[in-house]
Amino acid sequence: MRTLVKNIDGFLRDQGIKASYQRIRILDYLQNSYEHPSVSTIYQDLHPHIPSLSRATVYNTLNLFLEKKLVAVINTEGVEARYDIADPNHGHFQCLVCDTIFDIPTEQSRTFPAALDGFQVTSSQWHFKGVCPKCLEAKKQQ
Amino acid sequence: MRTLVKNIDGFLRDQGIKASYQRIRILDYLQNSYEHPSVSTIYQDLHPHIPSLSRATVYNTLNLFLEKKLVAVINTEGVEARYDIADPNHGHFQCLVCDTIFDIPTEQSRTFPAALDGFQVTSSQWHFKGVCPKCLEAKKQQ
DNA sequence: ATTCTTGCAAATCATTTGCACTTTA
DNA sequence: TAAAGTGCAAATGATTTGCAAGAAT
Repeated sequence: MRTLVKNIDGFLRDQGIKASYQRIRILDYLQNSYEHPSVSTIYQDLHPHIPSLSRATVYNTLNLFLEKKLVAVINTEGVEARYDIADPNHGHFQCLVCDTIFDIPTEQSRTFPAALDGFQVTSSQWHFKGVCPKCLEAKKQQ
Repeated sequence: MRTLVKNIDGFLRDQGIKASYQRIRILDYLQNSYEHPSVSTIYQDLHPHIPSLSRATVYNTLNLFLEKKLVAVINTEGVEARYDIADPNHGHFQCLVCDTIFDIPTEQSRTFPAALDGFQVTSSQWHFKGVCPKCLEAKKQQ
């Protein structure tokens, strides 16, 4: 995706997902978030606006979206899983200082290593770790 | 690495790590394991031979090895972390059926995407998921 | 003797589950 | 109204922590 869906309600229905209020709000949140949020983040941001929302629902919804391939989990350094609107054409850089995850476009559609002959590859992730420019700068100031 | 260290005792000392019996056995285990073991696996395999061994020690030791960059965590589908003798020159394929993790040599030393200019990259991982040849074959038999 | 490591049990934290209640189609 | 989704609280499971006992230099 990353092309914003305007009619989330209809979009979910097309995916064979019942369009509950919570699901619509969570997908909407994911669409407008560039922060690769964790469950806690989603819950904290949405809970004030949807007081009845429970963590379990956020987990349920994300697991459903995962199954339907609307979102992807990013394998991270750290305990909590982070989620991303599904899009195979980018990698991720995780800053070990501020924990921000950046999208990294990987220009050429990369060809898989020859060693993968005979494997059925359903997804691939390129993941980088290190220090982001902002934190590098901050470190220099000290 | 992946070039086996014969003198683990001295090797650990060179890294500034006190060579306790448990640490030696755990590093030895990792060196001779091609299964990208989890903490449970390591514990289960080693405990019969070292009855006093505790899970906490396995965690402690792995965290120490991580700090010293002797091992790397593989970000996986699934709950438990999986460990690997540190070696930046390969990626991983995780079979979603049997949960085996395969080393995938990535021939060319890949150049990083241009989008990473200004970032300090300390590690990169290329991670694939799907179905391994053996499980594909098994599926066909049905 | 001092310092570091171990092992146990308890604590913590992310995620899942069971079940009664509510919403959606 | 039937079927599916939600919310709560309790359960689970991985990992961490505090601390007393043990090992290494």
